[in-house]
Amino acid sequence: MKKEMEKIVALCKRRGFIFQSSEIYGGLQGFWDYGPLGVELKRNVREAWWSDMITTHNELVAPEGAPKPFSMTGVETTIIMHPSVWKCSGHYDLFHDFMVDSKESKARYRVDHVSVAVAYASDSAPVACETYMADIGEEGLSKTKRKRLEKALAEYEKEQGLTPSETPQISVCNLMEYAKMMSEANIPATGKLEARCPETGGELTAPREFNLMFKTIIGALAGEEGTAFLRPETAQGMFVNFKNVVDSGRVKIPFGIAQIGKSFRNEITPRNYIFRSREFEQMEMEFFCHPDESFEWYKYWRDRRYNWYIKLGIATENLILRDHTQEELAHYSVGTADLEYAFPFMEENEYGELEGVAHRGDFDLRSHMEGKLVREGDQLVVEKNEQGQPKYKGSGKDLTYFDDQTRERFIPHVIEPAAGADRATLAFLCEAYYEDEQPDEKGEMQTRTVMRFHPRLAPVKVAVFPLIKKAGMPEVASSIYQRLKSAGIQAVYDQQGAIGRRYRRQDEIGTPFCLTVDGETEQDKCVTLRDRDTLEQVRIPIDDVVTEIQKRIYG
RNA sequence: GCGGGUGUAGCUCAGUGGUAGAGCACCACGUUGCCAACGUGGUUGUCGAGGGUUCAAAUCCCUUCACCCGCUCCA
Repeated sequence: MKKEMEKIVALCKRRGFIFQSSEIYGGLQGFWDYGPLGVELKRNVREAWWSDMITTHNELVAPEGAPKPFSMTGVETTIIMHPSVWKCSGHYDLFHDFMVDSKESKARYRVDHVSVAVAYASDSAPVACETYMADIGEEGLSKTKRKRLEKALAEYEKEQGLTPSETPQISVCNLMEYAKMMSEANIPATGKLEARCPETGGELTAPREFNLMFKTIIGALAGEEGTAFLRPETAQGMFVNFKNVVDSGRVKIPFGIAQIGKSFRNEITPRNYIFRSREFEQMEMEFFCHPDESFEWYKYWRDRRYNWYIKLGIATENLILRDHTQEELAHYSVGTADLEYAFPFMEENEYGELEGVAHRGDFDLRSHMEGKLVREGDQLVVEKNEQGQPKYKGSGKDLTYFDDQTRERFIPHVIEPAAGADRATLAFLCEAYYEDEQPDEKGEMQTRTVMRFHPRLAPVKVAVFPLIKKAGMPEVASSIYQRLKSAGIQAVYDQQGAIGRRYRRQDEIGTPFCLTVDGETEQDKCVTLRDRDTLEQVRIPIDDVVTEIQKRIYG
């Protein structure tokens, strides 16, 4: 890991931001706890998001840049939902990955990433196969591999006394389809028909399943019927409650439903500190609008979400808004942009995803009406099973929306800004970390570690110190501390050690303001307010302390 | 899951079979009194966990867990 990231991780542990889960038992991979300061920081991140989305939103006027006024509302839905939700959403099928390992090189491949070219003889029996990486495309089948196939064909046809076909019959499928095809045709995949490692030609393991959704069981008796999943995203909670919210909430399209909550994914390799963990928190919002206006809203939310991070202190050079290419787009999406941050653990010019803003069309509501959808050309149609029935049946409920002004009935389109609360918290931690040089009392330059959190996000807003531990200063300081606490401001009191040391302690946890009671306080009823970033000191009356701090935090 | 590295005090680390250490941190007292490490004294460890070899293990062996790097995967 990069040096700077190591320092951030060490500071987070030392000062009580983030701990490994179950650490006394050796820890648990992919799970993290927030400590006394971390919990405050993350609460502030959530609060900034919820406040922006819901609390301070005024549905009577269009915010700057918005096409028109709109309503915003929240929900909190369960982590375990009806299994059909995940079947119709596509997660059930999509989150089962089959993988093979190369026994020699130890490389692992997703079965659908490996292409298999199968040569068929003129009696249409499969004779030999060669593998190559699917992403290389047609050229992946090198001249050597093609020659080998042709040679195997010629030998077979000669042995069987067949007339060789003019052009050798070679068809391509992926490793999964190949394994399935061979087992259905009851042909042992051995010898020349054995699919081998596309890169080394070594032996491969059989396809093995990796399930990315956490399974659990409902009810005390274990059984297939009771199998349920921990949600891999919070979004489905909003979709399945769309009708409830419309019917009860007096909201009219366009409007959004927001939710903050835990999600779970059984990541194969959780890594990069809390960036990819198995239990994580999402801040998601589903915005329902008329199809004709959807692209305008998509652009609006993309820009608005970008600005949210900037306003909370992320530097513009560390945050990028990247539109997905056509190939990257998920099956449901007609447009997606990622908000990505230059995390210190990434390479130069590489970014890690903080949030995806996706135009999901009518995919979600339609899936929950009709059943799991699949792309067919440029259409989404209900996926069918062998009997021609829907593979996974939808709810059958009418999730269309009736606009009583225009007398139009339609399935709303959805714009989804989906942010990771832990990732945002990590980005704010990384962005805040800073080392500068400040003179000590002898005038020598010393390295100062300072977390330059936006005051709204800082876990502690203000620290109160008596300059010295006597002459009545602790009493005055503790009464100021009490005032701040009573006003609901996150504050700490510290009388331990030299004043400079106390300032540095607060710098390291990112406290934006320090108040110091000194010898003159008794006469002038004022204290010194010291700013974390500029180190400027101003004297303010004790009676103004609460309002001054509030003004500096919330502007 | 695979390969390589790492794991000793709150932190950074020393300690290659023989009484667990240093610096910083932390606590107390004193001193100073608006930008950290001045004096005196003090606290701190199942040496990641479990098992084995040995008279004796932080040290050698086995198993296991976690972290880091690479592959793989991914929001």
